[in-house]
Amino acid sequence: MGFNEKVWELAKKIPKGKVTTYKEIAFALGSVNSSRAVGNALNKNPYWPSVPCHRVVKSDYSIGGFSKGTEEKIKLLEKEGVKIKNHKIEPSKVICRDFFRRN
DNA sequence: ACGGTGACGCTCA
DNA sequence: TTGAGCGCCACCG
Repeated sequence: MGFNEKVWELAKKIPKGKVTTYKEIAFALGSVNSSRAVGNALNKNPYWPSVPCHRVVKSDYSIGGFSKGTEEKIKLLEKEGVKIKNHKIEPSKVICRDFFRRN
């Protein structure tokens, strides 16, 4: 199982209404500085929508990218109950690396 | 093997 | 506080 597949596995575990960051996923995989590679993996995610990659945002709480466009990503998140103001998500909705360790 | 690419993150001005 | 600059890392030709 390669790095990309591990990323997709973790992303699958993010509950509806919650989000995480590229950085937290990198931490959970034990490769602290690979947040950029995590973004790459999600960009190429072939399992949409089974892998909810729209629930992954940047560590500064801004939206980050999305293959179908940032606006679409925002729509999906708000539809799931994550409020966004000034293109920033609510920090309280972010689950951290420990969540993945225990799951 | 090697260099280019990108849905990132941190630092410093 | 905001943005440019630079480092990072897996993947692919």
